Amino acid sequence: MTSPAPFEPVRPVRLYQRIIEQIEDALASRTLRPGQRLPSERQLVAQFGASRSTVREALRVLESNGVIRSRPGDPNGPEILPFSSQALSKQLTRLARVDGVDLAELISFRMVLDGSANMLAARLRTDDELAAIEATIEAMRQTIDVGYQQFSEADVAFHEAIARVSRNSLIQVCNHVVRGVVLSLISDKIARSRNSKALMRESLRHHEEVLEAIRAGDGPAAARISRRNLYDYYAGYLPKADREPLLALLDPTD
Amino acid sequence: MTSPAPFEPVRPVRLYQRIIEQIEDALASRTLRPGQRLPSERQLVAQFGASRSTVREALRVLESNGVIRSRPGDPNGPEILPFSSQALSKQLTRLARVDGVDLAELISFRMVLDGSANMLAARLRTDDELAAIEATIEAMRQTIDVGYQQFSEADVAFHEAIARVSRNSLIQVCNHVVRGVVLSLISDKIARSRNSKALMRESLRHHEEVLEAIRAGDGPAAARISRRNLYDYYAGYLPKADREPLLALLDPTD
DNA sequence: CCTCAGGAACTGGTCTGACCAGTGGACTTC
DNA sequence: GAAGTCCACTGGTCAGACCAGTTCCTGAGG
Repeated sequence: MTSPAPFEPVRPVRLYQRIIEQIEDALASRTLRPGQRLPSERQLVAQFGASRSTVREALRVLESNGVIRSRPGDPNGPEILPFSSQALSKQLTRLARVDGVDLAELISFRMVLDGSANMLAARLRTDDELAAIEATIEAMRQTIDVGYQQFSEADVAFHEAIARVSRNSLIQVCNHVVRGVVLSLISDKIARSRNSKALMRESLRHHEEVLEAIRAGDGPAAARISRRNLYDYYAGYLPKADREPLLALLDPTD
Repeated sequence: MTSPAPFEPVRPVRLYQRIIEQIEDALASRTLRPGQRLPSERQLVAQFGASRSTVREALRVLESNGVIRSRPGDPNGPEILPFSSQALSKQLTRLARVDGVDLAELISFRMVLDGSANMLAARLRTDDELAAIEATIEAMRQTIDVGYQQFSEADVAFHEAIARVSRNSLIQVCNHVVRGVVLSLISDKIARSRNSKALMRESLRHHEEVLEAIRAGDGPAAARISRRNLYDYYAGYLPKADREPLLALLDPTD
């Protein structure tokens, strides 16, 4: 039962890795906080006792991870950034684009996240929050004659309002990220067809159904309806064989 | 309603960014594939017309993102890696550890993910897969007298089996990552108390309940039970005020 | 007093060239 | 054919230089 050879390969510790670790540790222990500045590269060279190349390699990694941002000419040094979903988004996008997580999984994931967000929203909402959500629906209704771009923006605002009410920023971030990835994957197919008013009207109706469930405080209904809507909206982009796992997220009492 | 200024700040394009883009594009277009090798750094210098420092900074970023791996002395050059969830996991961990997503949100997220995974598993499982899940439960039963460490390993195996059956690697990855983060956050409080056999037995009973629902193919029940179990398991670590949003994921018909 | 041009004194981005400790393969030697 | 040596090459690190750009101080001119 115990693992036969729990040995890990001993990889050589590289200097720039050590520098990254030290900076990340300082962040985790709140010694460094977002908004603060790191010393300039040349100062870091002195502090770490490494060459500038090495320090720079560490900084580039941190920058690509969204931890800091360097700007040329800024005498204050690299800025420590607050978390943004950008880095997370980048990884998820890469996962989808380069490594072939298929569209069905992404949509399935969205159905899970969005459904849960709506259930939480239905059960946790205050009257003020309900009003805020209704306002975004009204915005959708008004932009339906303006154009797809504007309609889509109002759509995003709706989902963001829901996510806020659901009191869970993780669901919010993941849902937002996955939504972006899905859209980028089907953007070529979506471009022309989505401009039709009929489809926008259908989308609006879907959103109104969810709103109704949220207004009624009926969590399971909100989850069920939103999942069904997502399925209706996206299933057309999937080959039939890929739809089965999605169907498992729909229907019966849940 | 239209966005007032949809302009993005023009950031200077850095050379190493261009190199990263070129390599990532080659990956996305399948010109480069996992398992293949990149030219050596000095060859890349010639191909890109940039200095070695610049090329190296690009390679370090790619390496930190889990795209490639460089080994000193390897005459074949950097290796292009298949996707691993490591990079994604890193970002989620950072989100949680450094940027103060609180424990309640993490647990809530786990309830959502685990519940959904169990629902999918209940509905999609084959008989073989059911047998595999039953085997991990049997392993838990046998390790309960051995020690917490072994029991915990069997526990992980159970959840991994479920995730596999759910046919969704995204849920799998996220759930696994979040589980790790949660455990690391409460590890100080968990250390002593969890060693008790009574608690392990309770955990085993919880898992058996979920298994029963999966065996019966009852998706909603599997989701409901697993969420309830997670709540029972973790709520004790939360202040009472933080439990309310979690309760919204439980109870009635859902 | 305020304004504004000029100029240090920095910043990060890039380049060159060098050295080192390893690796792997070819080449010699037995 | 096997064993040992050697060399070309790898990535990791270093030192030093230059450039374009920012910030800020300073001093001249209003």
